[in-house]
Order: sequence, then structure tokens, then C-alpha cells
Amino acid sequence: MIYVVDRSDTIYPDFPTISIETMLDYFKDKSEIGFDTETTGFDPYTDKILTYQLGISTDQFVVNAEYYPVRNVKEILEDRSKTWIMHNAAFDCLFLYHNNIIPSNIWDSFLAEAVLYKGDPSVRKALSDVAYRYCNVTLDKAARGLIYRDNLNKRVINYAAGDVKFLPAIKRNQEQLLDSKGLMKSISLENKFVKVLTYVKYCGIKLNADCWTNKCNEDAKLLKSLEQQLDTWIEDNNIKEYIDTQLSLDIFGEHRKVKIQWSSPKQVVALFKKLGIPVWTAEDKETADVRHIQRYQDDFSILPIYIEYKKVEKLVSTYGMEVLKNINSITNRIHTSFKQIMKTGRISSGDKSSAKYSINLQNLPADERHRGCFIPEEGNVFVNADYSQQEAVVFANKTQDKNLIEFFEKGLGDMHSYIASKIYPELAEVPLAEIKKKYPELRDKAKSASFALQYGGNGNTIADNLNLTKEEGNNIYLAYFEAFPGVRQYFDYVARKSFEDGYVLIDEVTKSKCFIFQFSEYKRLKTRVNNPGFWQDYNREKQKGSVTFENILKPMVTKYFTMKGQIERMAYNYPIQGTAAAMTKVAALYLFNYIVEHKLFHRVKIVNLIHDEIILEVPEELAEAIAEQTKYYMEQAGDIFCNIIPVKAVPVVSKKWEH
DNA sequence: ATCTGTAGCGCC
DNA sequence: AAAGGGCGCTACAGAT
Repeated sequence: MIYVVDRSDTIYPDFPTISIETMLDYFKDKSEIGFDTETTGFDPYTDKILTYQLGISTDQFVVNAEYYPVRNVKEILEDRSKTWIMHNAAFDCLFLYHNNIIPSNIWDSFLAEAVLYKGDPSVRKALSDVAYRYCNVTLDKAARGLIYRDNLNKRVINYAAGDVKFLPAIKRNQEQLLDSKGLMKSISLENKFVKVLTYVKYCGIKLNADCWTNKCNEDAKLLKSLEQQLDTWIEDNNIKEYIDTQLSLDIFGEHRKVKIQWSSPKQVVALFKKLGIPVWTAEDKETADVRHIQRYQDDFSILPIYIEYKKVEKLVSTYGMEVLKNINSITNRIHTSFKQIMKTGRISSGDKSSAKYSINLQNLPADERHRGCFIPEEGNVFVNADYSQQEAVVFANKTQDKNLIEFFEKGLGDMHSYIASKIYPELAEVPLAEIKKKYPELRDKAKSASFALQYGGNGNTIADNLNLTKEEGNNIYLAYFEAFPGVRQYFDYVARKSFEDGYVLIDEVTKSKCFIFQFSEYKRLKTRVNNPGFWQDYNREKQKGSVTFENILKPMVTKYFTMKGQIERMAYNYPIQGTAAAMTKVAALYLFNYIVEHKLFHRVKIVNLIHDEIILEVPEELAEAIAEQTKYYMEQAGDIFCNIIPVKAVPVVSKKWEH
């Protein structure tokens, strides 16, 4: 039965009207309740709640929020004996926070789907999809646009009620599936963390618009100058195909004589080829990628200009004046959106499709010019807390390699010097402290190699990064595994396990998993390739150069090895990245609970999360205490996931956002 | 005019 | 046989 909760003299012909007290009485002894809100928009600071709904499968209550504002249900929403089932709780929580309500326990049916099908981009997770999947019902999505107070008609009320009616049944189905896949701890963390991440969004971060504008003006000026320098280079060197010889009628000057769009990689590649610059990578692909061409910058005088141009072009396009559009007119702060569950469990930031332009706060250039424009409010300071070498420590714990363990246990100093000393025999007798100064090039090679390896790279990757021959790259690769045999063992183990299971187990604590997309396709290919006689057929057809070989066998084998390689690299890296991500989530959760328990909500703000970094904005007088507390919680969270080598956290109190 | 895919590059 | 993990945004290029 559907009830409308509204003033007693409001008549809804199709539904009984009841008071809020009657509804609260109804839910007194219910422990799992569906909850949803309908609002005028996405911004809690400027939009408002029109209706909110509470319901279970048998009865749903649609509350007119204009008559009964949501504060009427604060007490029940905060009741710790109840669990609130919401689909995408991040949205509803944002409006609840604005009404000073922090819901008790949440089951987020959206996040449950994300945990269940992590790694599979083909699974749709909208409420209508989930309701259809588990309850075989089709929800009336079109009615959403019709919701207005004056239009609380039959269809709208039915729609609003439908949004909560199926939530308990969805939860039961999801629980069963999650339990069978060993994912209950994973969803438990995500259901708690959604409150934290919503808090980050609600708090926002302040950007000094004048400071940012100045930065943009400087960049724009520099970009223009660099374009001019590139044009001049073409003219000075008389590269004829790129110079427009026709006289321009545009005597006032904007006309360019040089015929190339510097922002077009394709055009630049063509030019570079003509100039004799090697644009080919180790894989024989053509690229104008700065990371590739920078190795030739001493030989071609155009390259240093182009490299700087690309740098500044990025600053002007991605980190330009558009960023200011994110500033909220009410709070004067940036409230960007976050997504909670990426493939490894990391969070992401930014949302192009958002109604309000919404920037990525996790990839702002890590320098004073950009991050220095972010400021605390008057009387506040930032607490910047980050884990030191978070992934490296997780890596040592996961691999249990004896040499990596020794490095951390003995506190041997610079990681890359240590790895260099293990890879290069000529460094074996050199004191570690001297390597950085005396053998910087070997240290750099070791650094680059160990990064590449942690991401599943190999000798070729190393060769390409360091501009070495394939053989030299491969030698470093082999030397690394010789020096760190535990890493090889670990890699072999996780790859084998992932091929068996069809998923990558990310951490041993929450047991979160990333399912391998198209795993059945991989197994099908594997079976075919392993069929008796397959390779004889393959080689025979290859010799013939037959149509079967070109159109069927060759693409199939390519696909098989490509997928195999991808799965291996996932298996190597996801547990490292994902365990680190889970650790940071737990740390932020501890901190959030501390904030709530100590009545510091919206006084101690969590303003950004960047993977291994937590940034708080706090009243100056609380800064030192909160900094200590943050360090404590981050390390507590670290201990949950790392039982051999502990991970350390370093908080810094500052007027600036700095790393 | 609008959509989609890709190259390139910012962060961890 | 291919060849570095995770993300999001911008410009270009080619398509409709």
C-alpha cells in the first residue's frame, strides 16, 4: 500500500493521506528500510528536497517535504538499530548532511552491484536495471522529470514509491550473491565509506580565484609566445611545405604564415618525420609523445621549444579558466564529484557529465603555482597527511621478498639506491649513502625499472623508458628478479591464481575482487590454442600464407596472447594498488567517525583524498591534535593490511596544500 | 552541428 | 604474440 504523508486536509484521490507521526510509528520496529529523496537538482546548497520516501515491500510512504521537512525523520535516520537501503546513497546523503542528518547504517544497492561486478563495464547499475535484474519489474523512469510539488499526481507518487518498494528485496538478493562470493566484508567497507566520500564532496575546497586567474594569464601569455617561437623556427629554417607564400589580405595581423596546428599530434608527427626526428617507438608506432621525443632534444633545436609548448598547452587547456566555473555560488568552494569503486577499489574524481562542470581534484599539477591557489578559510589551516611510500611498503608485505623486507626492517634509506645496489654488481661494495651522488644514472635506471616492474612491465618496457637496447633492458629485468626472488615467486603465484579463479583477489582483509572481464572468452581461446595439433595447423597455414591464417588463426593467437598478458599485469598490480586504496579508505573512515563522535562535523573538514593522501581543513587551534589523530588512524589502518612492515604516515600542518 | 574514438598528458 | 597499473580531461580527426 502507498501512503502520502502530508497535511491532513490535502486530498490525494488515489492514496490515503497520513501524518508523519503515523509513519514513524509504522517503522518503529522495522530494521531494514528503503530510503530515497527526490530533489530539484544536484546541489544541496541551492536545490531542495521535494519528497522523500521510506518503504518496505508491502508499504511505501511518500512524504511531501515542503510540509514535513526532512528534519522530521532525523531521529529515525540516525537510529543505530536500523539499516537504510538506498540506491546511490552518495546523492541522498549529500542532502541529508545539509539538513544536519548523518544516517546510521547504510546498505547501498548501487555500491553492492559495483562490488559484485567489479571489473565488468558491461553491467548496468541504475536502479531500474537492478530492480529488473532481481525483481523482474520495470520502473517508470520517465516519471522522474514530472516531480514537482504541484504535480504530486498519481503517476509521480507511484514512481516515487516504486523507488523504495523493491530495495529490501534487492538487498536480500545482493547479500546472497555477495556472501557466496566472499564479498561481505568488501561491501561492508564500501557502505561505510560512502558516508566519508560524500562528506568530502559536501565540505568542498576553497580556491582563490584571483590567484588562479593570475596563473592562467601567465600561462596564456607564455603559450602564445611558444606558438610564435615554433612558427619562427619553421620560417628561420625555411621548411617550405609549412610556409604559406601567398600574401595575406589580413593586414591587421592575426594571419599565420606557418601552416601547422601545433596542438595536433598527427600534424606534428608528419613534420617531425620530415625533419628527421625519430618518431618511432620500440613497437614501431609513430608518436609525438614528449616522453618519447625528449631523448632527442639535444639534437633537434625545435624540440626544447615544442616540449615546453606541450607542457603549457596542457596547463591552459585542462587547468585553465574553466576550473573557476566549479566554484559554488553559495559556499564559494569547489564541491567536485567522486566515484567510489574503480577496478582496484580506488576512488576517482571529476565528472564530465555532471550538470555542473566538475573537475578532477586528483590530478592537479603538484606544484606551488597550482596547489598554492587552494586556501583554507580565515582561521583554518590544512592538515596534509600522506603515507610514505605506501605502495612500496604494500609491495614488500605482499611479496615477502627477503631483500625488500630487509630494506624496510633495517631502514636502509633510499629505496632506489638499494635496488641499484642489488641489480648492479659494481655497486655491491659501494656504501648505499654514496650511490645517489656517485652513480645517479644507475640509480635512475633502477628506479625506472622497479616502477615498470611493479606495473607488470618487462625488459622491453625498461629499454624503451631508458633508451636502451632490448638486450640491455632485458638484462636489467633479469637482474631485478635475481636480486628479488620473492617478487618473481609472488608474481607467478598471483598470476596462476587469477587464471584459475577468473578474478584478481585484491586484499586478504576485505577479500575484495576484480573479476576478469571476458574471462570466458579467454578460456575459450586458451582451449583452442592448446588443442592437440593446433600449432602444427597454425604453422602449416602460416607457411602457406593462407586466408585462414590471415583472417582466423593469426588474429586469434594475437588475441589470446594479448589477453593473457593483460591478465598477468592485472594480477601483478591490482593487489598492490587495491590494498593501498582499501587502506586509505579505512583510514578516512576512522577519521570520519572521530569527527562525528566529537561533534566536529563541518568544523573539521576532509577536503580531498588523493590515493595515499588525506587533506583536512581544520580550525587553527585544533590543527596539531587533528594532525596527530590523523597520523594515528592512518597507521592503524596500515596495520590492518600490512603485518610484516608497517606503513608510516606523515601529517603536515600548513596554510597551504602541499605534498 | 554533434557524436565517437584516439593521442597525449596531468596525478598517484 | 605483445610489450607499464589505475584514473579523467582536452584537443583533434573522422564520422554521421
